[in-house]
Amino acid sequence: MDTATDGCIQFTRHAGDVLLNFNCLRNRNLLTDVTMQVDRQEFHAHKAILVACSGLFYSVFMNPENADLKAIRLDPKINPKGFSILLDFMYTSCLNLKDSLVLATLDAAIYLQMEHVVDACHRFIKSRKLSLNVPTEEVQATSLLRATEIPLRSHSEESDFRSNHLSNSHLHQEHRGNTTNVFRGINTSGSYHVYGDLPVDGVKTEVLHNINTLPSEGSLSKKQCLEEPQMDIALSDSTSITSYPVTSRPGCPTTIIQTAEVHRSPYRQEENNQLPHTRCVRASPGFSKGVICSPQSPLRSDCHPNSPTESSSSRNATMSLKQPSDYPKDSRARNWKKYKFIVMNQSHNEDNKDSGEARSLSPMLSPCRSIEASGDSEVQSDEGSSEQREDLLKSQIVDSCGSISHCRRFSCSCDSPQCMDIGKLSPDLCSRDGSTKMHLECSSSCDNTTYFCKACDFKFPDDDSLKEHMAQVHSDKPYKCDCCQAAFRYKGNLASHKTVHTGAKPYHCNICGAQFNRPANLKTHTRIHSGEKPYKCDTCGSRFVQVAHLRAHVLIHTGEKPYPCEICGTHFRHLQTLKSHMRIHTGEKPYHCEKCDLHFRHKSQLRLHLRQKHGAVTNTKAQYRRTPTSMPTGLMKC
DNA sequence: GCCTGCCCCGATTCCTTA
DNA sequence: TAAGGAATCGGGGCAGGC
Repeated sequence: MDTATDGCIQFTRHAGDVLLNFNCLRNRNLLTDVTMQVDRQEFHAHKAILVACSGLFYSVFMNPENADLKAIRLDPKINPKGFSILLDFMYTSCLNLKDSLVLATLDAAIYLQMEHVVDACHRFIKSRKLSLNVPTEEVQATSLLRATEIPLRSHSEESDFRSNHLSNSHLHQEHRGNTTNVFRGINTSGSYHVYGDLPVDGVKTEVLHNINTLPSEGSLSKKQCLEEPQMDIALSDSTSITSYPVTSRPGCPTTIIQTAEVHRSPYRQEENNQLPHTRCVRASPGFSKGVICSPQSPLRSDCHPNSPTESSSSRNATMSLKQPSDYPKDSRARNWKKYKFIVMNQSHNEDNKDSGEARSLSPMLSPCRSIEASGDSEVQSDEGSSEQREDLLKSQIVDSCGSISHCRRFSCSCDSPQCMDIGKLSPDLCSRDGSTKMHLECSSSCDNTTYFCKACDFKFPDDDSLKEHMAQVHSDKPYKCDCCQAAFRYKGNLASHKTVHTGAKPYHCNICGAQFNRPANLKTHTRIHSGEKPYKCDTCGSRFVQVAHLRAHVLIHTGEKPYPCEICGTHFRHLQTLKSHMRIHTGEKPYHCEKCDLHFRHKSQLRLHLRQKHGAVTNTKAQYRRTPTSMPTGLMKC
């Protein structure tokens, strides 16, 4: 967490995690809702991400007429590799620029109206001392000149243009050079960067912007307007085609002109059509672009996202694509990995084999399949260690352990190639049913009608018999209490357990006389007297006797409140706070003053009441210990 | 014996309401 | 503004897992 102001808690990791999640979904072609063809390559993506990152896609997909658009073809002049870099950037926040592809990337970025990427490409080019054919200042001057010459088009005119585009070809000419859609919806704090007409080596500058749908049969038909700076959009049913003027691209006979209102989508301009058309054109020193700003430029409003902006650190960082393995590996990250594994993991085999199957299969509904497939899947390659994998596996089992059948498959240690790998991890994972170390049914390669103990090879007719055998002969918890039959895996736990049924507390504090049933607890206790606080908060320097206290403390800095109230949705940082809060919903007031027959929901309330009304000195726990009942019928002592 | 999670306590602060 | 309610957070102890 970076800030916590006025109750707004910002989780800095959240956005990254969400994006990472989206990228995983994209890589597995899950929930992608649009297919883009660039040249001969197809890319799957989520419209939401595209809209959030690209002004061009914003213009396309925010059009209600394109609500069902599922496949589009981009300008074939766009380099697929450059587009791929941009698509990766959308999903990773990392722009992987290469000398050999930077121009292609720049071209694609301009085409997609990703201004900050264009900016980054320019800096990259400058840093690598790559030269452009035309001095940028010259380009800028040309752009600015055009900008001042191009009249503004009202929203209604644009609407008319769009609606009549197909039938009124002259409007194409009218729009020639008018890039009213350029950077629409992209705003960077009220200023606009104009990347005008930079002839790029290796990129043909002929204006040809096509976005066509992919015909359902898979063969691509292309609609082209060779002269007009426009893109064509054909809906998938090929019955409705809408065209838009598009952004200027290298070589386009147009440049960019923007006013205050063009921050917005053309489909929202009616909300803001009273906004005065103010325009300020000025040169941007030291860079090959013009800056057109509007003093009344609204902030990015409505639902339109900000154009992805580099972080300050990224500007100084090496431009390299950050891999998932680079993400933090702290405990919280491990939790995230568990989630990611459970929810999203599917083997790349599935990806490779049949994407349709991957779509149809829900990982959550097929935990066994997910786990089995994980042997060579993302978790292993991406997350790496077997420890992490085991953690994930454990969490999977814990989550699904309500059904033993889930656990059986994970516990299977047969030689089947499908489950052999998992079988190595299975022991001890499922102690609830005592079925670990059993050779149980697994997927198709095993005989799921036979139950036999792998430890002694005894066969049993059913699962219950096998479990009974395991409990009696091969129990994972061989240490049993003579009094209550409680079983423990470790001898020490049994010993501790016995001290609790006997009540024996043989370990005494030499200072205060406190008694404990374990030396470890006594050791922790002695820190109170010694003042030893070995656990330090790295953020504020506070020190704690117990690490658990430190963990609870750091939540203050991270802003995390992991305990939500399922009734009202309020989140709390501490479980105890949630429990106290729940009394509001249950009506429970367990703290009772017998003298005045008042009930209190919180102990501190009773304590304060006792002090103020009865003059009680309540400095011992026994005086106001909570009643065991949950309803306000407690027997609190005043 | 250590680690860890959980439970609970108690002082304090913050918020709401009359 | 005072009173009451609610939330915060440091702290101590217990007990299972390893």
